[in-house]
Amino acid sequence: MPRIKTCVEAIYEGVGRVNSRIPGLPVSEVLLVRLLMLTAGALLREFEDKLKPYGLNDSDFRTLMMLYSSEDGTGTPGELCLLADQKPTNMTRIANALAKRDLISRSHATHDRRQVVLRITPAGRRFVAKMLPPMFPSLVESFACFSAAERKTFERLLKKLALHIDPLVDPDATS
Amino acid sequence: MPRIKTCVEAIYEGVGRVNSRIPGLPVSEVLLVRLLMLTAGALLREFEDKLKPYGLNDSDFRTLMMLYSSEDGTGTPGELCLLADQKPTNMTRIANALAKRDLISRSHATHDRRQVVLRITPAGRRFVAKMLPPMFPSLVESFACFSAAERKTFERLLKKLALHIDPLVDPDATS
DNA sequence: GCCTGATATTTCACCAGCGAACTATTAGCC
DNA sequence: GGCTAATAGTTCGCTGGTGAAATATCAGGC
Repeated sequence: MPRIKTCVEAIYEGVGRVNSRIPGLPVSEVLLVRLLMLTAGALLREFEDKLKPYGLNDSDFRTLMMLYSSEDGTGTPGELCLLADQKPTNMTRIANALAKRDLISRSHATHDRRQVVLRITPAGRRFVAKMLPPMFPSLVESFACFSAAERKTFERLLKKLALHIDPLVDPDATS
Repeated sequence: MPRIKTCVEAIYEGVGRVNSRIPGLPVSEVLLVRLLMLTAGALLREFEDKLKPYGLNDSDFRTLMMLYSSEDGTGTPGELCLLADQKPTNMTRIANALAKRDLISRSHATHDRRQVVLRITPAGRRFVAKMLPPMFPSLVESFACFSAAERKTFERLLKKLALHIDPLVDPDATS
């Protein structure tokens, strides 16, 4: 009994009926935004199921990966908030969780003692190197329905959309 | 200082560096899934900002809209869970919240007394008719970067992806 | 009619994430 | 040097969402 298919059908039918009652509904946009959120939510759940055995959620994982992939393996909470799309409050919790498992270390910056420097530990690097490869197959499978061309197109459109809504979300932005 | 742009760049750079350390990384898939989640998250935040003045979050809103757009304005919690992609636990909370504001009513089904029937009230219909149109412009603006053709393509690919991952998310599904 | 198992919903205890307020430090200005 | 404003992190209290257990009802075999 497929969950997502039911939702997709409900979205299309619902939008159709709403449109007949409230003219002016931007049908195309509603469909896009609902499909986008539904799909992203499903992929997130699937991914976090895979992460669960390692005791991580997606935010923790993203933060760890940002440190793993940074030039020198370090970053301040503020930087990581920008890179991993997090709020400072949550970054504190994430850093606590990762530090408690010795995947990262905490220290103070010398030039600005307000800043905290998070650094991925050797154990953290080993952890990433070990847990990452097993996640590849299901990720590949998720997008197996796309041809190479479709993948490229989808990526291009997603990127375009992401950059377009950027200033809309944060109104006082000066690109 | 754009948030999303920074994230997009971080994703591309991060994936590049991770790939040079852990060969075999499915680069294309990682980019797609990260862009998808990032974009959906941004759109969700933007949308919930618009909903906040009405005292709703997206889950409440989706549930209310499913009742609004249903044939007879009714539905059971179980049905709504399927249609609105929610867990039963949360649907109880949503129904409580909507019922407290008299946007929906609760009653028992006669043929199966286990079931609860939720029904959108006249006040609920008026509420939807009033709060929906003001949300159209920003939704249209969000997708204004797409041509009609791009919109169609994006919708087609999203739908294809959503239906493809459906059985993957829920393994014991029998389409 | 009664027992067994399945189904619909709710309750409970918990986790993740958020805004607002707080602390510590820095930078600018006189 | 000392006052003010800005910045980096953290703490706190709250909301939204979840899994597991509890409750109530139904369906089937006997």
